[in-house]
Amino acid sequence: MDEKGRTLSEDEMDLRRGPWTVDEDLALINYIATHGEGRWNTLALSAGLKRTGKSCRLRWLNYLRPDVRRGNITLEEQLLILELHSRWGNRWSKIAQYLPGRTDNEIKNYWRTRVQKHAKQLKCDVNSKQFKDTMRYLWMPRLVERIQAAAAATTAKTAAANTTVAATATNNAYTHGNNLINNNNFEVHSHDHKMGLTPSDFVGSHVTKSYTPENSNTAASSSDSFGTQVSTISDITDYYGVPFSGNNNNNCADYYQPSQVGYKDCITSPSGLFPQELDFQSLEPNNPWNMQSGDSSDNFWNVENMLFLEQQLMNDNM
DNA sequence: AAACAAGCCAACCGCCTGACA
DNA sequence: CTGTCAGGCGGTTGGCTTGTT
Repeated sequence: MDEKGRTLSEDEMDLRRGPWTVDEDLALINYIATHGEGRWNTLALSAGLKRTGKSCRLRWLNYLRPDVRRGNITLEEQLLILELHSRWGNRWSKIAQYLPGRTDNEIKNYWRTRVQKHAKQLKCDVNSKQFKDTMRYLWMPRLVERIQAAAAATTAKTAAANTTVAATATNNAYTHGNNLINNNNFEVHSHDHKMGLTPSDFVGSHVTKSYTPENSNTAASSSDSFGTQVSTISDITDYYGVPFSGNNNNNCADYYQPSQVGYKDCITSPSGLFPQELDFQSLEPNNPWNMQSGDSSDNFWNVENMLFLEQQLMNDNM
């Protein structure tokens, strides 16, 4: 009996909570590789996991799925998040559809930890017109500038030394967003079809290459389904392709620890440009609006694609 | 070196919706 | 029509990591 007098089933009493262990992850991965996703409560039982179906679903979608991209949010992704959020607000899952491999949870965390922080530092509400204007007329143009600069640098570099296979794959997958249709790995709402732009337009395909820090921003070609490509995994490193250090308290959080490059480094604010009474430089001693150290080497979309997206979104509103 | 604060993110919670009996 | 269930969503929190004093 619980405190409310309900009779708990044995399963309810045994349910585990908190961080997932390696063994649990392996059980979930292997079960889904064999039987596929869906029917999460049944799946949890059948896989021998003492977790709720919800918990299994969340773990799979946000962490274990082979196409989950981890690591830094790129400048292009930041720009896209700002743009889409300005349109749709906190529709995280909808926004996530346009960021291949990113989860709604990750985008939500990015928004809350980075964007809202800046709103706070500017002493305005994140939903205020003032802050939205800051984003649209200051932050986003700066991001575009940075993206252009990075793209130019990349082009020069590429011309000098032939691109690697990975770079080629990335370009093929992402730089022709409006033309590229491969296996659709996303649910697409009718609303999205209306504007002639679907999430799959920006997605190479199922990304099945194991995640490593080195390939974190490259898409890999893949087979059609998870089930056909994964045999039973007994070692988590087989799945992630990186050593598992196992020295973490929660025993699962460091399959891969993304580098902690601060996103604050990717945001800039030239003093004197903002028309309102906002003194960016005085707000932050270390001037986190300075983008100089931002890492933008991994361009998922070039500027033309971004402008295309902008155009499509404008059409959507007409 | 220790204590504290802030940043960050995985995981949980409650609510909502749609499918189905 | 109603109840149940599964799945999805956005908000919130707990705890680990990192930075600062």
